[in-house]
Amino acid sequence: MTRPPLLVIAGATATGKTGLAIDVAERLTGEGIAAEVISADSRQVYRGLDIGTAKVSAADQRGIPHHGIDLVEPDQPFTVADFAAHADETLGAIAERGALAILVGGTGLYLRAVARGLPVGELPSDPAVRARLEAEFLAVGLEPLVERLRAVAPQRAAAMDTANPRRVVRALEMATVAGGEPPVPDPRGYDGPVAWIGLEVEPETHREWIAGRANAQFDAGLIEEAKALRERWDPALPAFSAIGYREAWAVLDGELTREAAIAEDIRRNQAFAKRQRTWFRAEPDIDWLRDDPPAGALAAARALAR
RNA sequence: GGCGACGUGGCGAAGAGGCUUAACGCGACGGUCUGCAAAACCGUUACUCACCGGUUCGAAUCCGGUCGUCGCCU
Repeated sequence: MTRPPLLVIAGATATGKTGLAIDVAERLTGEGIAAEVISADSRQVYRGLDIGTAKVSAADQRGIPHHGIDLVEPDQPFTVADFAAHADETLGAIAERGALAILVGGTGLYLRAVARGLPVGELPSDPAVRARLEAEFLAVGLEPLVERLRAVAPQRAAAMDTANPRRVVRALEMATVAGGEPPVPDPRGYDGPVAWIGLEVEPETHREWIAGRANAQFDAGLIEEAKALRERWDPALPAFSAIGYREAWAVLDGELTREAAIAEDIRRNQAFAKRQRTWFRAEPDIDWLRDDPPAGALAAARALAR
């Protein structure tokens, strides 16, 4: 078997996933079962975005090997395909070490891509074509692109959300590169034992946690971190769509008071959590740990390691 | 007690006689998702404009009264 046992920990933002993963890994290690953590978070892959993405500090990692973090500079494009490739490689190495892998994160697509084996890297792609299509969208609008997609890839056009520019551009990119209707490959699945567990928090409590974390991030120097990042990188980079940076810059520019920025940060996180809940709700096989998460997670991990 | 302003959905806020069986923003709720996913996108959310009466073919929009809020004055 080339893939190690995989424990997937899903859940919305600020729900305690990271801490739980490390606790489980530590306990397991204590029982003689090595475990490593792979973060599945689309913003923690960027170096330098530490406070704002609530990235685990080296100290908090407590000696448990961590992956999926600090993979690229903020100006480097990074997509699910890149994440899947990295996870694949990492999983291979973990298997060789005979350890268990814990995949934790709030980026549902990343979780799904690796734990269900979405052949995301096999899809046709060409950055140049994409760039051209994006420019065209900006110049001409969405309609012409949708028309073209309907002509070139009618099935895809009928199945997708044609009101979403990003999706239309990507579909057209695939159709252009593939020279017609590209086949949509089925998920390959995960080549090894997998268990999905999920963390859920009562709405009011969750709100408090989100608010508490936002305040803590600003107290910990989010504004300074954002300032340093902006001095070095283009603020328009996708990496900086991570919640908190825009708000921190607004404080720096005198557009928002620190208090208002925190409120906005909380608001965005709340909305984000909502989307995550929707995504995970549709994900089958998640064992939502409501009573005693640590115990449930540990039990699931032990069962996998057996 | 007098004078003035105001009273539109959970909040903010348009509308100032027919184009409104009431914009928009936020929130809330539901949803989409196979290369930007902390992103992008979609849907639902006031049979009703404080209340009562009147004018008018027609009123959230005009008039009168009542209640309420705020401000100023005594």
